[in-house]
Amino acid sequence: MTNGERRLAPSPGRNSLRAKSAETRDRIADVARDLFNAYGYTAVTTNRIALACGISPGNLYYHFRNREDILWYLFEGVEKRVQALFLNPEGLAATDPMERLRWQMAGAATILVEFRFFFPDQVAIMRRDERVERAYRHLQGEITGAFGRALQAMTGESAERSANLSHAIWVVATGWISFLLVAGSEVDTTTVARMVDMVVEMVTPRLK
Amino acid sequence: MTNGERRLAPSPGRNSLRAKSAETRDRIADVARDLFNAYGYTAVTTNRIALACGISPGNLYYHFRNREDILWYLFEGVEKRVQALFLNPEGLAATDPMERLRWQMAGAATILVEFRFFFPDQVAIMRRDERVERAYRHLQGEITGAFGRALQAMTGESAERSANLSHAIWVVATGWISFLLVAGSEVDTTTVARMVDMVVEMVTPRLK
DNA sequence: GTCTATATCGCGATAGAC
DNA sequence: GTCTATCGCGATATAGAC
Repeated sequence: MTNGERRLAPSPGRNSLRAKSAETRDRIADVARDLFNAYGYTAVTTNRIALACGISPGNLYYHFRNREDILWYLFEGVEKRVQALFLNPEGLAATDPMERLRWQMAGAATILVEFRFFFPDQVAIMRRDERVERAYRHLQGEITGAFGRALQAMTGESAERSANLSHAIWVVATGWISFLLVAGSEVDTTTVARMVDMVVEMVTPRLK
Repeated sequence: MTNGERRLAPSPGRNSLRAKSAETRDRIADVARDLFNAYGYTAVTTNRIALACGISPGNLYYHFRNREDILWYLFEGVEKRVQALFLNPEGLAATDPMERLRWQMAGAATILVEFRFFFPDQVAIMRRDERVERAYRHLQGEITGAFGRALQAMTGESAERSANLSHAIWVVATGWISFLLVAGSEVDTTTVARMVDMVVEMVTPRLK
């Protein structure tokens, strides 16, 4: 969870009484994430984050070079969690395929809620930050690829059809937040969980 | 296509030699749409639109009150086309259900390409403009509702499952552009057409 | 109907005191 | 590590001449 080795100023040393810098840095990231979730990434300025943190804008810029750096810090955490969920065949191979699918989508739903700001703005975010663009593009390809092969094993369909299904499921999962926001629904664990059923119903009739 | 009764200044009269105002207004809207498609709605400023039109920023504000008004003008056109595609049972009832589905999704693909700026930014756009928020929310509910009933007739499944499928297809269609942009693919008629196959493959195994 | 000029605003980011 | 003060920029929008 703490990928705090990405600091700009020299570390005060791990044996100092309180690693206060890391605390402030993490608090900024947490508050920023909450604001992003509430108002959308593009609408939240560094000034607003600083205000909500109870610190000055100048201080925020001591801890992060800019807003993109805050996002990158958050993104790295998401990336690891998504990969752990979908790129870990040995730890999950034993369980029933549909059980595994359900478990994976439920895990994805949790991440979706926690970082719900990201997905409705994914394209706008990508356009502003090359690091995120590369990393997210890679992640999307990596996950849909692995997921497509798993689906092919489950359905026995062609690689092309399995890829189509994998892509459709990825789009449903990442687009579900937008649908809820457009519909005016709450975005919480209950409403996001509907996505899990939708995906299960997409796969079930195609099992071999 | 021309819903040009939305003017701010008094009309020069329809019997004037050239309705030059409407021409400029439509040219602004066309150029704006192209820029939105190329760079994303939020990234395109009124200054840039004016520059690309070869007119002054002040002149742009003579024809449209602000950028949201340009969007609204474009949105109304999309709305009508989507409704014609999905809320016209009598004109299409005779054809085979799967033929109709394919025809509808192909039509949707055309609209998607033509207004491809809208869907990746739908949430951000909605948050900035109440008119679009209300209209798009209504449109989403209207189309997914009608489409869900059509699917229920085709599959014989429960209303709940049909609604899930309808919502999933809506999310796939509206989210497909984002997927392509994240993947780094071109967004054109060929790549967007893949979405039609994906949707057909979602429905086919569930026909009664 | 179109232009030029400009007012206003707020954001991102930095400098330098403490 | 945190603050205050501020610069520079660019965007929206308006005023008034032509």
